[in-house]
Amino acid sequence: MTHRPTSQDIARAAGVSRTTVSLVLNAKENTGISEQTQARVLETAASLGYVPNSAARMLVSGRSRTVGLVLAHGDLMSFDAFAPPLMFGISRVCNTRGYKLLIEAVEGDHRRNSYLDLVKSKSIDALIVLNSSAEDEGLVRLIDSRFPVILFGSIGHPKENSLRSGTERAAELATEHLVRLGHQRVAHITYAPKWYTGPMERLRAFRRALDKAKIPFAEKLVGYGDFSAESGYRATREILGRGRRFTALFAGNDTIAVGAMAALREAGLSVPRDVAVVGFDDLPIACYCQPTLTTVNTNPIAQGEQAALAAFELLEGRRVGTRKCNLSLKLIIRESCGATLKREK
Amino acid sequence: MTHRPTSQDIARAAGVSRTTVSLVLNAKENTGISEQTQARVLETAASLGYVPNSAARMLVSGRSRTVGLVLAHGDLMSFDAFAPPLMFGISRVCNTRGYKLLIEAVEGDHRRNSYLDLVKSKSIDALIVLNSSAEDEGLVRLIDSRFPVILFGSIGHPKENSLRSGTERAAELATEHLVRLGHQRVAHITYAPKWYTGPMERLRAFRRALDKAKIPFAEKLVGYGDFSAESGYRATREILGRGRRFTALFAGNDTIAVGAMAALREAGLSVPRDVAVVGFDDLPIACYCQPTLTTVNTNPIAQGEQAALAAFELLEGRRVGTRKCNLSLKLIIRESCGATLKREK
DNA sequence: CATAGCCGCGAAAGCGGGTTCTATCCGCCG
DNA sequence: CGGCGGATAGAACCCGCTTTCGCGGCTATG
Repeated sequence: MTHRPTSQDIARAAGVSRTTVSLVLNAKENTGISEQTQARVLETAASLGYVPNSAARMLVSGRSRTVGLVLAHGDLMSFDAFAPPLMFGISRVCNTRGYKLLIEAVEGDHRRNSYLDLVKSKSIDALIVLNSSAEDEGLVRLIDSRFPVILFGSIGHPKENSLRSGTERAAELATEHLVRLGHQRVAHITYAPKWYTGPMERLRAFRRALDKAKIPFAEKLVGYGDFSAESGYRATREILGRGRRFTALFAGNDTIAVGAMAALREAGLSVPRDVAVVGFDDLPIACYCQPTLTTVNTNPIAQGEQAALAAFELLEGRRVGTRKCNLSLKLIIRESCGATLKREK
Repeated sequence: MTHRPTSQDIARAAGVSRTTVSLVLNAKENTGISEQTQARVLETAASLGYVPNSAARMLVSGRSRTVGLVLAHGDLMSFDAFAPPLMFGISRVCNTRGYKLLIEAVEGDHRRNSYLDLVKSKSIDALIVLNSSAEDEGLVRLIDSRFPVILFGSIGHPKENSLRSGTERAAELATEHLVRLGHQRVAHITYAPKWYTGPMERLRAFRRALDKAKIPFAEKLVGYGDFSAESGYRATREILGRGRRFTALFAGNDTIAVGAMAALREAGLSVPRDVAVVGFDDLPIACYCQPTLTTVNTNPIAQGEQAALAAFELLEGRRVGTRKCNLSLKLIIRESCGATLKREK
């Protein structure tokens, strides 16, 4: 028989009732079922390879034991390199709790927020959104309805539950590092378009750091990327084309930094001698770039884990609010910022 | 009322029976339901924002309308950069068919093949496995049981359904390219450990290309990576440490190539002047590396799409067998192989 | 006009498991 | 010997949907 055993089968095989099977397998307390019977049921279930039918369970319990993850991406080939480790972090926590992870990849244009259907069809119990935008109406309505949603980065909704990675502070650190190295004209390229909150927060942090150092902020030295290295390359060329010179660049993330460095190289500028570059995220490849990339380690796996944990808190009925991730955001100084270069002098 | 409407609600609102609602919404043929009634039902369903409860549907139909994707990864931070675009390709096809995508990230050690439970609990209708290994007993049993499984790369199982990306041929092309440039001592670093079939196929292709050119294959010039740039770096140092000189390196993938180039640089070797490097996959960052990376474009999105399509064929009862992906695998010649360099001479 | 045929639709039976609630069996105590 | 309580069996209902069966009412035909 190719059919999976049902709880009825287990009951028959163990010589008990279906009720007993259910009570034992769900580890209900105070049901007064003898140790012996419990052991027998568990044993039979294991030997028959019994796994409860998830659909039946979902139907009766109203919960799907599944977490949804929304990953937005721009063009065909532009992914946020930050996403995979984040996903693994989430996945790991979900697994320990017996939850599944459903991925919803939304392509830039199709603002079809298909993930709303996942909620309506009760396919997921909670949602984690990587690149959230306040302009996403469906998302706003979802949060209004008090469905458990964890956002990476606030969208300023009163009922939202979001995780601040504390990257604003780290972005300040990165900028301050460049300033401390003596740079007065610093450019910035965001890692995503204006309608995402994350890159804009980072831009504001960049600006704050300049303000603190009494360095005027120049709109001309800001470019807008779209996750990909290619967009970093394009944005850099655009800034260069504006004719306003700069001696340092804070890239919104490492992928952007890689594209930017290629554009600088192509323009005959040496990194870090002519332009110092700092990235963000500390991607695994950052230390193998040429020159090796000074960046901020944001520990995406830990962020994923904390997002998942926050989601479970929501599921347990606790509020999360706008919470700060508990991360040790460290500036990793390598070659691209020129700090090591100066020392050599 | 915060409750989602059920088919009963739709039936009431439209003044028909639940049966009619079900038949209309599932677009059954030959049920003889008047156009008018159909329109009314559809309209009511839309206006009430009705989405069928997935659990109930799964339970009664026995199908989950969900595809599982198994992603293996090694260490904490080592992901196959190939995975994200592949995932998006799969996701896209799934979405057009109304299927969901469930991710199962397996960490190297824990060979717990937890995805078997997904099958047993009927949470997924089909499974796609990225990094498959013939030593995965659970996987072999799953294939034996004729559950719809699509493998990336054959594991030599008689009943398997797998997709050959045709990368063996492309790997030969890449190697031949190096040979044609005059290299006699060519090294290779696999992108994953020996127990995965993909990297081993690539290694064999590498060897075949050498054989064709009558160049002896040297075990000493082969290193084993583990998805990450860091592993490419380590493997390269290891090969260098063996003292056997080489003038060209075919890296198992671009990430490995990046790590390898860093190791070569560190050893005082210039790429491509001292060592020519060719990568694999044409990651988006390949053309922004320093030097820009000669590589093979493997179109991972298309591979994902074709894998998903193959999975749907299995679901429709058709056999897939070991099929070759329909891809245009192009060698992208950039700086790292030195082909452009030679021309300059 | 009667009977056959057909169309549109309602009633009802599950799908598998969670959650009562009552019935039963047993040993044991008063 | 009646009663009591612990341990479980068993029946019943529910979750929301798909699907089969067959009922009424209608049209076609002899």
